[in-house]
Amino acid sequence: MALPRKRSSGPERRYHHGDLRRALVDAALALISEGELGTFSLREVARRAGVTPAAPYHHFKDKTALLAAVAEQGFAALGGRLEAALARLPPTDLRGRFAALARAYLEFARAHPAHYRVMFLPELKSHQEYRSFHAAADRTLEVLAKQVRLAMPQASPQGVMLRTVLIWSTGHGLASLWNDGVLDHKLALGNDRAFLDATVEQMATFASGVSTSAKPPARTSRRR
Amino acid sequence: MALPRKRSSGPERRYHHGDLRRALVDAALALISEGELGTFSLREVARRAGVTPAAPYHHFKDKTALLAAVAEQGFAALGGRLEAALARLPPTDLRGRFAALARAYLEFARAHPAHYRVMFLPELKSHQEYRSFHAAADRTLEVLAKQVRLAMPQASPQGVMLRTVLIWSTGHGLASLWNDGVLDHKLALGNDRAFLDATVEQMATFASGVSTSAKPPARTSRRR
DNA sequence: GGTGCATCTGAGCGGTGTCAAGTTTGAACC
DNA sequence: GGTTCAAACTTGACACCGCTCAGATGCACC
Repeated sequence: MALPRKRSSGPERRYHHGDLRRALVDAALALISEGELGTFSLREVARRAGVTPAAPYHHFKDKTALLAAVAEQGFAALGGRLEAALARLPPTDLRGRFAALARAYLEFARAHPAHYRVMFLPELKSHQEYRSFHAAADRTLEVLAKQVRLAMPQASPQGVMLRTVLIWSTGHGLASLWNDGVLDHKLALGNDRAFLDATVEQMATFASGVSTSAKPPARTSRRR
Repeated sequence: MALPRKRSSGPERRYHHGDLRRALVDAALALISEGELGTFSLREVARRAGVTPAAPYHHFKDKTALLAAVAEQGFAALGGRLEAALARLPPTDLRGRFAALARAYLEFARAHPAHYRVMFLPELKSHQEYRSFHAAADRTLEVLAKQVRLAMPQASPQGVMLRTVLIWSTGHGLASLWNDGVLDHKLALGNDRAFLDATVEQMATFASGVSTSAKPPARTSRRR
């Protein structure tokens, strides 16, 4: 190399990076958030971190391991959004709380489609490795589970779990279909907002319990 | 190569393959069904079809285009399963019909996880290309939409569409989470069957309409 | 029998994930 | 302060990938 070390200013560009691990995750996050998953490559991440393609392997076993870290961060962020959405609502308003959760969840997924997708990569299946990733996912799901528990006070743990998974499925399915463009030609252009409102409404009704809701069920048919 | 043309028996291995397009789709399907999506490569598909890596490009613009064909076939197959599941049930038993749809859908997704995943690849977003793929997907969704229409006779088209998408989301989300192993450690080992039964039950209740179902809502808590 | 044209091959470009071996570095110990 | 050593990073390479393009091939039609 002509210029052996570009140490123009500050402590950057040492041989030992300092905190390459964090830098890699950050670069990966940035790269993912600006394109789709297809354009994501370990080499490009290394390039952005100003480092050789082989360097990441001292911090991550794998490309997948790096993605697991990114996914973990995603679940942490999502969990934060969900908690924040609940914080503004009285504990008694269960229906409102479910609506807020649904809205926050969908908005997150819509705002960060590629990041959201990474959070559900099938490569992260293995529960042995990626423990902390799975822990983060569980923590996030627990935010929802807690509300479900409140809504079904006399249900068994299995009942709560089942209900929680189903609600989550609805949100996840909706987010996925939406992000994957499957719904694009089913929504009139520009009324994404209306669609979000309507789905949040329905999800809240579903989630807050069949019994608690006294609203007329034919509501959707009268919606414009 | 030592042996220039292995023409041992039958009309196989001509220079002009005959129906390479179909052979490629079949090989891709086989390759996908035996591994995960990560191991899928166009070159391997070509190898299995007994053809040079460049050959597929005369039949498919792209690797994505081949996957679109595979995905289209997946939606066709799924649609067939759904129709078959309905055929055995009287038109009046709406709840039973939704249950049958849910069961057939989930069983298909569970039986062919990789193929199912291909059907929702984000690369297939573009509605311009891959028209016939999107048409197949729409046809399959229509099987569900028809039932929803019957269940909500006085609802507007938007209302029906919204409800349809929500039900579909629940099924798709559940299938995805399940296939991606996110639920693995939430289900006691071996009771997949029970979980399937319970979710099908709940989905049918949700889908068949808030009003039609007279079952006690606390049912899940008494299950075990 | 000759010819046109879709089909397939061969060779190759740039990019990727991953690894083994060597080099640089900070820190811990005497 | 000098030595030692393990961790952090680089170099160089391998095998594979998607994709392109010039040319060989052989079916269908005249």
